[in-house]
Amino acid sequence: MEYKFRCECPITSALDILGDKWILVIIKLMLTQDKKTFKDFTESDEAIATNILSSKLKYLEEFGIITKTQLPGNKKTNLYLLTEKGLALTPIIVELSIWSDENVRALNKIMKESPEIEIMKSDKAAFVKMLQENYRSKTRLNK
Amino acid sequence: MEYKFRCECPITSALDILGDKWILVIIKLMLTQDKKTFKDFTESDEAIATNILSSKLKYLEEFGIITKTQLPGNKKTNLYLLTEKGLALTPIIVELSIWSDENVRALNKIMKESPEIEIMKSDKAAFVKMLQENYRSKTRLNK
DNA sequence: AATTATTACTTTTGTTTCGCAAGCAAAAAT
DNA sequence: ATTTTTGCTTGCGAAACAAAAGTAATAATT
Repeated sequence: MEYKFRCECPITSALDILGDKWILVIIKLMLTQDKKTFKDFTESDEAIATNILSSKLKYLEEFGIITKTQLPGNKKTNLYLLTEKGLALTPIIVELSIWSDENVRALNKIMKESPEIEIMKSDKAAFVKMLQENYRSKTRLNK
Repeated sequence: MEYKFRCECPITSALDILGDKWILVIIKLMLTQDKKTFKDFTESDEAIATNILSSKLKYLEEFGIITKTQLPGNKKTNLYLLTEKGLALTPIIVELSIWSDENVRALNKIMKESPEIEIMKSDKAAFVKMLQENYRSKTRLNK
């Protein structure tokens, strides 16, 4: 498969893939809220339109960021799971959360509290690792 | 000014602001390539359309992520500079660079080398701080 | 002072993407 | 056998994107 990038810059190339709000929202939903089926995503607070969600899930699968499987004995329900490549985005999700807590809270009056923010800030690497291990253990158990 | 957010989630709220490729590309150009004028941005490899660039710069200013000033004795050329709120996005830029080096390089054959990647990975926090201090010192000198 | 070049956009236009709402078909549930 | 659910697709209008050309103020040059 041939991918087209805007230029040679690594950061711009990453943004050619990730620079779409729904892409990172979906990853966040999978990583921190254990969403894994199409219905799970459609029922999230974000209210993603079904045509948008469908196309973004295909796109993420195409880039190897998520996989699409089915439950044994259930042909209908698809399970969308983060790959290691997808889990490698955890640090970005964590940094977005920290930035938001410090810079967006004043603008979004209804933004919910983040009790885990102090733990995140004190040891980002540990928090990232914990999220990733948590996710791995949950998706292994579901196999 | 009243901002409209998609929901209460901090991460989704951050993405309501940042989840646009050009937003982060512009910040990257300012932080790592010292771009600060409209012409600087239009001459970047990314080749951002001028109407898009203009509207994104206004938007970043509106959110307090950048400021727009002029050189003394020069009414024409505007200087766009990152605010502290904008500089607080440095960890996200660094994480994008690391993710890209590990996950995108295989897809973008023309992606250029990142000699600084090993330094980034070995001490992210130090690298972030160095980028930020570098930026601050350069923009103070320009005042 | 007059003229030319540059900069920072705006405008026009066509294309693409978004998102709402409804529809569809296969599979699961009853 | 029938109904419900799930995972989408489709149609359509609105919004955003982007190319290309245009504009006006300012700076530079003559």
